[in-house]
Amino acid sequence: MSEQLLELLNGAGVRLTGPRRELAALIGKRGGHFTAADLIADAGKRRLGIGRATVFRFLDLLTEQGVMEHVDLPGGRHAYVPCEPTHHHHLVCTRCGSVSEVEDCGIDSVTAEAARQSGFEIQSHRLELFGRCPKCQKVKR
Amino acid sequence: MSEQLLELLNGAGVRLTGPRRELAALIGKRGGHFTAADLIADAGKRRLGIGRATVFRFLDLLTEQGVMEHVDLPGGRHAYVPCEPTHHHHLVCTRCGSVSEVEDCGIDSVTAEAARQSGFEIQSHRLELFGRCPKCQKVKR
DNA sequence: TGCTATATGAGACTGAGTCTCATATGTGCT
DNA sequence: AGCACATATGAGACTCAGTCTCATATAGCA
Repeated sequence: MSEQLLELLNGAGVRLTGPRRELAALIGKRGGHFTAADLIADAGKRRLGIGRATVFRFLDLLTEQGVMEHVDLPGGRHAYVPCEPTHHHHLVCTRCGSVSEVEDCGIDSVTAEAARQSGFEIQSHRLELFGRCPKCQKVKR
Repeated sequence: MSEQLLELLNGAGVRLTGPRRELAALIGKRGGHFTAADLIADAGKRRLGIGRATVFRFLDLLTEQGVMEHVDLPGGRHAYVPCEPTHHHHLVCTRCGSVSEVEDCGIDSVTAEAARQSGFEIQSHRLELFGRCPKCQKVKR
């Protein structure tokens, strides 16, 4: 994971600096989604001396490259989710917070219908789905 | 608009206080979407002496009643949008910021497909569409 | 009119993210 | 390998949105 990240960044004409390598590794280790505060805490724990600004800059960088997304969880919390740089949507488990990706599956007809109704020219959309992941469905409420 | 708001609140077992009447009037005047800061500034301009906390509490109240929604605009900005308390989605103009509502139009098949792909049990979703409203389409870039 | 649950204002506080600027360091070139 | 310089970094101040606390005020009922 972190190798892929670094490779991608290298290809994008971005410098592979120490802090970026370390952050890529930390993100790789986390696997799932996390908040900026989590990542900053991770870096802090290891006394890597990485500044907040650097963390946010790195997250922005990944977002620009399309391998990171900023998702709003229900309840107003924010999380960063590493993901494939293709068009897709997120499925967020409201119990454990895990995030899955689903491929585009017919939403174009929905946006087309919305455009027809409203007269808008639609440029982009954001769809987030909330529910319970297979694991959490097995847990009794 | 503001009368409807007040009536609704009254029906919900909520006190109709002075600050709430004033805020309802300000929201009615704005018509479209606005940020919390806008509303606080409006109240401040008139020296109504309404505190920040009261504004946020009122917005929460309206959100609970389903007549207000919190939308994330592209670019990370947040806005509050007065709306009908029925299921719908927002269309946000990325140029002028105006917001339209579209009724549910076939997204259930999308969520069903996503559920099938992922095994999630989907409870809710959020769809936001971004583009150019009819007015702004006429303006050359 | 009086009582009491509910709402309010002021301002401190939090969390997330941005900005600035002096310093450090990858990277391409030789 | 060594250099030059564009790019990245760290520290911390700052902003913005929203929350919390608590003493005080008030709507709405009896």
